[in-house]
Amino acid sequence: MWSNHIKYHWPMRTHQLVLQWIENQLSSGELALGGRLPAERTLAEQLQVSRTSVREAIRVLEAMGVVRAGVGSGPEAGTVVIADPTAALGSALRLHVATSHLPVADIVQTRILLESWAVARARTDSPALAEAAALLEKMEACPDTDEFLALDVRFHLALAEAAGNAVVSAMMGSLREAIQSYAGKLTANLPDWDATAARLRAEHREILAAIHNHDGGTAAGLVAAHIDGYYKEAGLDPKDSDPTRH
Amino acid sequence: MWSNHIKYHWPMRTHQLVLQWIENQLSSGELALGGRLPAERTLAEQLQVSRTSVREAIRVLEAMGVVRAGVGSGPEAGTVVIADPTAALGSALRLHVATSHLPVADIVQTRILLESWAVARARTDSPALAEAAALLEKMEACPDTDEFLALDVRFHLALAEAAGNAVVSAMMGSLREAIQSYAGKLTANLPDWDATAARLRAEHREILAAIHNHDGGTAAGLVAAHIDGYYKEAGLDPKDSDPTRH
DNA sequence: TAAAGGATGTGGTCCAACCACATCAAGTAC
DNA sequence: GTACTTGATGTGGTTGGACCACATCCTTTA
Repeated sequence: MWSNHIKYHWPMRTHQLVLQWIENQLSSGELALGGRLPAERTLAEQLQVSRTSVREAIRVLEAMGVVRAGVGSGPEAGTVVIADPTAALGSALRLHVATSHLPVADIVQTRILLESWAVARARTDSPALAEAAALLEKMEACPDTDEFLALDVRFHLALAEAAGNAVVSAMMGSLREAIQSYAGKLTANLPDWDATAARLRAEHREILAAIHNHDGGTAAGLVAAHIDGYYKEAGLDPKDSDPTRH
Repeated sequence: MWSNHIKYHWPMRTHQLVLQWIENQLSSGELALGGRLPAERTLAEQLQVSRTSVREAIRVLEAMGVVRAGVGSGPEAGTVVIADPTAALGSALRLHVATSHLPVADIVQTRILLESWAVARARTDSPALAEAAALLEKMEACPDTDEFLALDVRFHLALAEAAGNAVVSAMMGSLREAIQSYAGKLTANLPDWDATAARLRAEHREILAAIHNHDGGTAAGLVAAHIDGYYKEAGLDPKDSDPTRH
């Protein structure tokens, strides 16, 4: 149900009714990935609400990574269903970090626990692992910091994907995205980027080797230390990040 | 950065500029939890945009669990900053489940891994654990299924809180919320609710006992089996849910 | 002094107008 | 018949105005 965060009053607001209608269309399969919603004006007429309310609902769905809007006519026009949970989760987390409600240290700790779990589960026959290896090659040859970091993001996401859980992959991406601006500041803090980059590369190789050796325990430990070490070196003291302590 | 999901065109849309402004206010501390945004009309004037664009931005922030809106005047009026990441994450996940992009089985598996991690980390001196115990008492005396399930939600959330990671707690809540409608159907599938409830209660007691005995490993195993068993009994075959396999 | 009415400021909803865009169809010229 | 130009069409994007309901506060009246 759509939370309107209104105290005392219970009735659904108009844009929420629209959201509800659209969600029902998705749940029932009437609307699917790649499919197109009715035009705003048409939908407003159908649902007997104003176009403004329809637009408000669509703004929400855009932020949730469920639709994208396109002007003009033709295949790119109108409101089309997409699948981008990472953007949605990332925006939500980022905003709650901005309000200081969710601590950055908790974001990092969560990322470590999820990624450790994922590498322990990575399937050696997954295409994502082949991609990870290719990305590692690119990183070896990469002198540019920003490009290196972009490849690093993709490397880690590929590792998450190899575990075959789409929710964990989406969350992994969102956690990293939520503290992207912090990451930039942290990189600037690093005393010796070249030494760090060399270390990161070596650690990536070790993680990948452990996965290929079917040694999930070692892979998990390595990835935890890898992430932990990066943030520590950059000056952020993450919470106790050993994912296997129990 | 706010994704507009528009292909080819790069400029920020007006409501996104408003979102950016508000996010900056939050990041800088000018706006904090419990604080009030300028009135819509005022903000529209300040930012030199139309009130409609301001409202669109606020709709997004509401869905992200960052603000709530109130009519009238007085302390409850206007747009106030709140902290409800669970609602935001839950809505996002729910929509992506609705599009079939995120499989329910992955949601359940993720919940198991997070909750196992949390109970292994639960601090025995956390007030949340005392609350969990109190909730358990209430569940013992509870004959009503819906009320039992509501208490069950709170019990599990209390366990998550005892680990002291706000991100994990928010995710835990959102994962459960995302498949709430499934849960209702699953409960209806159960062959013998009374037997199931009795089993759940017993398992809750064992989990709590393991936590108090500082036996995180056992607690994690128990909670995984507990959640796994529930969904299996109800007819959903979750993915391999052993959180400690590596 | 207490109650009623009006003012004020807030968000909620609707409407109309206009814009930019991306195609498609019809008309014209070669 | 083909290629180019122009206008039409349907799409989302933005603005501004009108009116409503609500929640208080202030002023007037009894």
